[in-house]
Amino acid sequence: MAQKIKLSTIAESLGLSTATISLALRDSPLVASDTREKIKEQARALGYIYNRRAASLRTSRSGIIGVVVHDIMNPFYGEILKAIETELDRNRQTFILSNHYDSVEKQRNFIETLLQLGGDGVIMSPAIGTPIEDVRLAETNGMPLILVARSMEGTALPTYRGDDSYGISLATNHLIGLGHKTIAMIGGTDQTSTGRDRYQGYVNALRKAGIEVDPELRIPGPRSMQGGFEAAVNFLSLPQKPTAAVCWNDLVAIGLMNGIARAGLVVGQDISVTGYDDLEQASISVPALTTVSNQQAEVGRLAARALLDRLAGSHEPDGIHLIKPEMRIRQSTGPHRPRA
Amino acid sequence: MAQKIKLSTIAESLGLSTATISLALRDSPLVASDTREKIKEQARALGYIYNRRAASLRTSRSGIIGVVVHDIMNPFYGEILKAIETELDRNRQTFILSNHYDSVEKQRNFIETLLQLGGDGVIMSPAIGTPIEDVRLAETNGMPLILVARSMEGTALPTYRGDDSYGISLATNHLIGLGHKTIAMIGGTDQTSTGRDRYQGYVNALRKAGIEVDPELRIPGPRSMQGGFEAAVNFLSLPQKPTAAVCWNDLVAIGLMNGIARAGLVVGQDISVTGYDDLEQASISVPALTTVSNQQAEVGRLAARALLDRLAGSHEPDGIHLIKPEMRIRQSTGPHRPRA
DNA sequence: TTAAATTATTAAAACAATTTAATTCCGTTT
DNA sequence: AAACGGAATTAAATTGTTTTAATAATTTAA
Repeated sequence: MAQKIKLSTIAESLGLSTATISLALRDSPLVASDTREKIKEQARALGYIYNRRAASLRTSRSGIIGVVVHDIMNPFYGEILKAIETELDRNRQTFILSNHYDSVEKQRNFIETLLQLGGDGVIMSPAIGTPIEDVRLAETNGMPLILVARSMEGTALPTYRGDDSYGISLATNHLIGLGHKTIAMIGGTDQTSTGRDRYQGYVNALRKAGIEVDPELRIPGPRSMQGGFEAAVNFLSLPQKPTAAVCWNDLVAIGLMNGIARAGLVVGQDISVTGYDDLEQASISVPALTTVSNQQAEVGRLAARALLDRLAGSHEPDGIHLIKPEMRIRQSTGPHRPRA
Repeated sequence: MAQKIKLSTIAESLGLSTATISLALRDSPLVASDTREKIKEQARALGYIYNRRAASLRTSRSGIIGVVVHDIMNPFYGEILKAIETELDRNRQTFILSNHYDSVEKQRNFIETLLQLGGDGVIMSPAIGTPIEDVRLAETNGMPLILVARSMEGTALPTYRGDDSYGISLATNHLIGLGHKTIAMIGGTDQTSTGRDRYQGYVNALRKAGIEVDPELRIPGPRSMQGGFEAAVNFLSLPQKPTAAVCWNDLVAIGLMNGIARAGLVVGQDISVTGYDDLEQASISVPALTTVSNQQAEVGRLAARALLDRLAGSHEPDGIHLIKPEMRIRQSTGPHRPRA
């Protein structure tokens, strides 16, 4: 491997100084345009590669943005990430991605690594139990932070997420409108802000319709397809014989539908099921899933925009920005029929 | 925000030199152990953050490893990535992730960015049509490269992937063994090495069983659930009336099963379907999917190991390492029954 | 007590860019 | 011919760490 090409290599080969080369490559008006072209041409010819770490050592801007979420394999986050990726790409920022799997420690490691690399900012969906110090760590070191999909109590950080309470109440109202009275809520946790909001939306909708809330109809569990699948047994054997289920998300709903189908019941007739998120898969499941679009693309886009704006100096007010979800009615829900 | 804490800040506060501080924090035996402890304590107290770009400017090691695949939202890659993540984490490497969506340009941008950041190595699943120059770009700049999941003709790069030809022949043989004679192959492309290998495995198995290969039974298409779902219409209206389908992967298979179910036929009885990959979802689909485990976790782990070994100086021989897939028989396949 | 050996610390030179203030080189103007 | 002004270029300082060779301090051996 030939020796590294750096500014000084180009400078020597053209009989100029490194200052000129640097200025020229950065399109500074200080250098004459024909010199600039000559320099750019030579840089190309020699296969020059810009050394970002040297540059950022001087400028203290790295062009790196960190993104950390619970699990990138979860399509809900996947869709948010895709939107973030698009927005950051467009502004030629490099992004470093990580899962925290709700481990506060893994999340802190990530923040530390990012600080070491001189990251310009972070977008995160905070792990359950994230201590304020970890957020401060980023802030006191000059790394702005935006929250996405989940919020954190006790901070005024800019946050972008769906209006979960409203969204779940949409789904619950839809079922109530179809005549269902015994409606379970399947999957998820009550340990996150999202969890509490979703449960609240469910409770509110029932109360408003004059239906008593039965805590036994709340079956928490993993937010995965597997989780929904396994919840089916419990769900079907509840003494209250629910005729409908509001699921934490589409994955749980699809898992639950599969579990119900395995038990020989027909979703959309015997049992109504709603999802949440409106993943791509929701429209092609069997039966097609009635769900709530959480506007992932919009949430991700806004979060990325907010960070970019902040880096550019403009300071939109902090606080929680709720994106309004929308109902998507398909075949997994139908009019109430009493269970045998 | 207080001014930045750097080595010299600590040095001054303790009346030592930056050399000693650096050595101590790096656990060098050159510095006395009580001094070392004092220094570490002070670093902690002051909230010192190690500046990796300054360090790597000097050492030319960044601890950054790039990983680029077609689409991280595809669970097949997701499972590979998870294995890579685990292995790299364990060796405290930071990894930068990107999709290329089979855009050669996006992939090259990624390689360039990584070079600019001083990346130590790349693991990639090359985009369709990747030119050798792009690979050379990495190599001539001293950034070793490992291929995963897909190979590239005309290079001797270390490659880790499943034995696709063998894997598909397993699935095809399974169907032949159940008495099926008209077997379609659904989804995917013939433009990648993987694609050609998989088709070859299918052809080989049929030939060996003395079944004529009918090119009309090959329905290429997107490698997604949506793709499988949409292929169902074509599949069901083929004049040859196939009774079984070998699918490109589990996503296509699940999509196809959903499409077939929508048409009122029963998968596992009227039509047999096999998948490929053995994703988590395969075991909980309805019916549970007969598929071939592509050993994603193993593939990812080996690829990461190979890169780490290379970075550590040991040089395992180049070339393609094929990981043997395994059959997983479930309910989506059953004995042949002629179609009405 | 001194020389030699060992241990602990540090000076200073990299690493590759950016950037400000200074300098050089022109052509104009007086 | 000298003075001036503007444009193009550059010298040199700066960024924060690593590392080698040198120095200082301490212990051991003679």
